[in-house]
Amino acid sequence: MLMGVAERKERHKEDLKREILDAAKSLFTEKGLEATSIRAIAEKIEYSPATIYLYYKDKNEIVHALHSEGFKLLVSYFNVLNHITHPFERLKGMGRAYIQFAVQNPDTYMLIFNMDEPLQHVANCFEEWNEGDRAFDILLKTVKDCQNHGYFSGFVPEQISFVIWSTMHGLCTLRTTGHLGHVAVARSGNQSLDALMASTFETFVTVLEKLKN
Amino acid sequence: MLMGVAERKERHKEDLKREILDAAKSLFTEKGLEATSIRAIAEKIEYSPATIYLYYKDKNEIVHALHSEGFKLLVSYFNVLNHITHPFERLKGMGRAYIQFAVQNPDTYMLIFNMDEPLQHVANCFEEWNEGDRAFDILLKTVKDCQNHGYFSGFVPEQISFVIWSTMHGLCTLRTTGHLGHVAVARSGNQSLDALMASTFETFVTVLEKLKN
DNA sequence: GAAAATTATGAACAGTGTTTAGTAAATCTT
DNA sequence: AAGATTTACTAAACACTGTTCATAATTTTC
Repeated sequence: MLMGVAERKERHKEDLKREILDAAKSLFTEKGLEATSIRAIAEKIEYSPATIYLYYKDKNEIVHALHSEGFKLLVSYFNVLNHITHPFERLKGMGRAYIQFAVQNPDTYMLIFNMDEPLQHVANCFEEWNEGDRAFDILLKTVKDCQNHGYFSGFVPEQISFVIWSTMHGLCTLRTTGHLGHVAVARSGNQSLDALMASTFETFVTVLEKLKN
Repeated sequence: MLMGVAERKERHKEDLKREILDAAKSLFTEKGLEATSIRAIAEKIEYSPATIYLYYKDKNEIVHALHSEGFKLLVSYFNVLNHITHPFERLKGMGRAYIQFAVQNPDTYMLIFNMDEPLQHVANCFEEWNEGDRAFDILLKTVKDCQNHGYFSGFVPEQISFVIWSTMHGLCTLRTTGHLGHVAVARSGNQSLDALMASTFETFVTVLEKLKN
């Protein structure tokens, strides 16, 4: 077999994997994870359902691939903050980026953080949530930088990091599930959900700022 | 038909609804929500699958019923705190109770707060999350009481409440999904997950206490 | 007892993820 | 170019799922 042919076929194989993933992602975000079938994905890319199993072992493996891509997307939201030198400003930027990611990609957010199906999958192959590990390391490092600038004095950086992560994750999850909207409707006037999230976040930032000196 | 007979049959009907619910709950917590079938529930109570549909319209209605019971259980965790007169102590107690509920009933916790299937169901019949509304009202009232004792001065009570809710919910969700455990393993020595949650919570309480006077 | 009303079910429908045996096509060898 | 071989694909089936409906069994009423 010629070398160029092998490459072309390999490329075609990668293309089809992409097509499957794109179709799956589109259907997942449209109809939800459980509600989209392999048959629907197959129909969208105009192949037989069985063909999909030549490129992905499982439906789980497809979900897993999307999970992986979602994480890379989240990291890309953080990467625009590298130029911010002041650590607390960078921390604030991370919070805003995290919220923005969750608001703009609610399905991906739930897929990454709150779906239990891929979790068992992730529990088996550890490599995956090392990405989550690295993300936490970035947060932890930023918190320590903040401490060098007088913030969070007297606190254990790991614990402050856990509190921050919890608050951001809770806020984003409550928004994505709709609970925040439900409870907020009557209580916070007629400001939009996004405005409510923003003001809640700003309040949290104010709380954190009180820990300075 | 005799009156006593009608009552007996009515009681039997209620009994069977309970049996179905208990079997469903047991299977859900054991195998997960999506992985337990109507047929499995039917087999567990030794009835035909079709019989279940005489007592519950849907699988969704069963989930919904469990959702409702889960909320009542959460409220029962809060009810033991009524005797605490100091509002901030009561607030701390609520946090601890919330954590305890999530740790002791992880499936119910995810069912109530982070499952998207019953959410659409809930979105249609509004009565349900009024329970969530009332829970938030209790939190809001407690926060206001705290403000009357010098806590959270200068803050909007609704926003402080949202921050508190987010933090607690985020912490419990991260724990239940396993993310907290995964990230914590390497980072926080060999203290148990429960200890880690407790210390994170205490750190959060310390942060809130800094907002006093 | 017979008639009426209730309660339970077997069988079927349309859907799911997944596997396998077999076909069609592209490639390599001669 | 022709035949052999590897590759790419698919139709059909399997064992499931939630759900419905005609039918059967049981219980209540008369």
